[in-house]
Amino acid sequence: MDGLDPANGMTDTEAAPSRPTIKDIARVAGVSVATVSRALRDLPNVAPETRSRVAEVAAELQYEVHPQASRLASGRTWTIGLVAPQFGTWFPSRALGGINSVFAEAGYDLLVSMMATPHDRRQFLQEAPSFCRRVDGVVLIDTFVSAEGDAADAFFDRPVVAVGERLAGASSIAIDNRKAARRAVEHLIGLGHERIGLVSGPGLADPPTPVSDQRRLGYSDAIAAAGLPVDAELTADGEWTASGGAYALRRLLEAPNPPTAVFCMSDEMAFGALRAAAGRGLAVPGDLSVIGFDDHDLAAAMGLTTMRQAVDEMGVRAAATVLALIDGAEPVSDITWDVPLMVRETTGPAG
Amino acid sequence: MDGLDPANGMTDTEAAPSRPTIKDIARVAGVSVATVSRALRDLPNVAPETRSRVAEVAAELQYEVHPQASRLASGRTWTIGLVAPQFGTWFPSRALGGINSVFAEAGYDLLVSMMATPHDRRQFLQEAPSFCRRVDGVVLIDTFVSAEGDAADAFFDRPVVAVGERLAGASSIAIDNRKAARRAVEHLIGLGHERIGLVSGPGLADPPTPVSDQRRLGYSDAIAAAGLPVDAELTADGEWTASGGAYALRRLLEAPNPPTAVFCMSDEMAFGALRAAAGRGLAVPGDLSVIGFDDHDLAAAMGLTTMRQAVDEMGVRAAATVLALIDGAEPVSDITWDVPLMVRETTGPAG
DNA sequence: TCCCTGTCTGTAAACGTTTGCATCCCTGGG
DNA sequence: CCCAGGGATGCAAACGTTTACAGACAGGGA
Repeated sequence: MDGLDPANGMTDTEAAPSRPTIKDIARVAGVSVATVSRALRDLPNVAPETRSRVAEVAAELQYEVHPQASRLASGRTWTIGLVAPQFGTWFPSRALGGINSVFAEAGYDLLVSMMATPHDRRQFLQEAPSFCRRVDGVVLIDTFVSAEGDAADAFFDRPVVAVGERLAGASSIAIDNRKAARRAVEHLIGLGHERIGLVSGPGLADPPTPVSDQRRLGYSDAIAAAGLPVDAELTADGEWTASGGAYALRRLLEAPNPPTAVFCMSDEMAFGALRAAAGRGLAVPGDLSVIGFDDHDLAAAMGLTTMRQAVDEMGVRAAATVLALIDGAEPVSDITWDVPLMVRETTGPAG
Repeated sequence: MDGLDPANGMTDTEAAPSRPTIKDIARVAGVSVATVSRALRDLPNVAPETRSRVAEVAAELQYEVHPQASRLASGRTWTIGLVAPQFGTWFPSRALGGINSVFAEAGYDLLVSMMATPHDRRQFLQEAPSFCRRVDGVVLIDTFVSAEGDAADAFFDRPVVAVGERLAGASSIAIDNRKAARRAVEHLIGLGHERIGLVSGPGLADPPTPVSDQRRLGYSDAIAAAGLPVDAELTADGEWTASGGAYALRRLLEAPNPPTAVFCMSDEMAFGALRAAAGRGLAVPGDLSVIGFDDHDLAAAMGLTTMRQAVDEMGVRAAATVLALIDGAEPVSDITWDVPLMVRETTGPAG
């Protein structure tokens, strides 16, 4: 029943039943390997009947192309490299979904690599040339590789697209953090709040977080434009986590004249803040309005008002862009994604 | 300054400045390619001075091995395939971290593949032979490939390790869902609760969810062992999400004789339940105790009592196991991971 | 009839490694 | 002094494709 046996019967050495190659197909179908290769890849200049015979034989022998051989000969790896600090957090793991769907559809494999610490980042960049040999293109998520002082194309010998960050030497898909933060705060101002707190991510960090800086600026923009007083007591830093948010909000509430509303730089921080507020006996939004940033998976279920960062869409766009670049398209200018305000139940009029 | 030029000077065709190969190193170092190959890979039978000279030349020419060529010749891909339904959810994205760290350390690439829908799963399994040719081993997360009726090794031609699920034909790293669920409910019983609700994941689904079934059984075990009455009104299904949990809890609270405590099959469901309880004006744990399952990243910050599933550790173990299998180790029997109870603030004595 | 064009096919040379086998040389024991 | 043994090296054949080039053949226009 094994379609290979009659063909191999010619050789008297009883070889192990290895997987069929195009050579086997060529022999059985009575054509040359070149024709088989062309037929299987739907290249032109193959007679229709030859093409179908080859296809038949290939199916019969259960032929599968040998990826390594094909890649060596053609120089294409059919693989995209995806790099992120880690995938346990919301942004990258969510982006992964959109990115993967596009590449899977296009027949590309997805090679992931993580660089959690600054040390990892340096090491990764050191090995970037080696990494590049394994991929046809690169997608960078929140990597801040430019922190090492060079443009992205100094490290990568391949088309590069960054998502979530602006990167010199690469096309990027990102949001305008400053503008979006400003809109968030304006929402609170529009509700009549005058003492608005900022629950901020870390300001100075390695990797550097321009994201945090930009959102801080957006906050200030809104406060200044509304003519509200600037008050250092209205800002508190914390880690980019729920407990970081809880910690920061508690600090804010200790002030003699605490805020009636807070803008949290991420939904995770907002969740922590919400809990800290409940712990202090504050009603939300009665005593305190809270707005987040991201539209985390849990945000809707928690009723959290937030700025929506459509990360899966951005991932899809990034993937499509890198594919286009591989196919020789001109690098596109940076793309700015829209960040709609999602009004839910944690913000209300100033009491 | 380019170390290649003097060597290439022999040929009069001015070739494009392509990357150096071991041939170039061999020429410059004055040895054969075989020796270069052996020296660079630290194989035995290379004279120390030869080895160091080769290393020097390689560094000077900035040589990088060509992965495709190496893989073709050696038959090893140095790549591990990682398959999960998706990476946007807590379990797989979290596992990815642990898995990646092990493989990165061992010099393996990580190829990820998603199969979100039952249709995807069938398609993936159809292409499994092709997938296998690209990897040396496979890690499966929550894939339930055995839903297609065959053991895992019927699909995969490579060492396979499953994490989070038991799988015929594969080593697996998983928890005892039934026992862990029972312990969760026993915790509530120990606090004096007698009407204990179950916020359950979907019972019948494609992919099938033995996880849900097992946790349901664990719930029943505990109820029965304590001699508490079984009451169909104390169970409600929902999606594996926060809103699913909120929905299920609301259903439970509508009963004439509502529970004083609930076991939620996942932390995400528990978060939703917590919010639904707050919406009904119930104090937690005063009026209602809530216990979850997973120890989600947000659980600690939310003060949620839960059963801890150490998914990153399980990932690490799975990765190590697949590496061992590749190196020829005997398949290990299924490993059961411990699930400690994390008592926090959402459970308390029955009122 | 002849030539030209275009389609189909085959030959063989890459692609850049790894590795089995042969060779050479050197050392030490008999 | 001879020979066995082993370490160091080189030669060349894989590995399984892709692809440049050349040849064969058919059809159509002059």
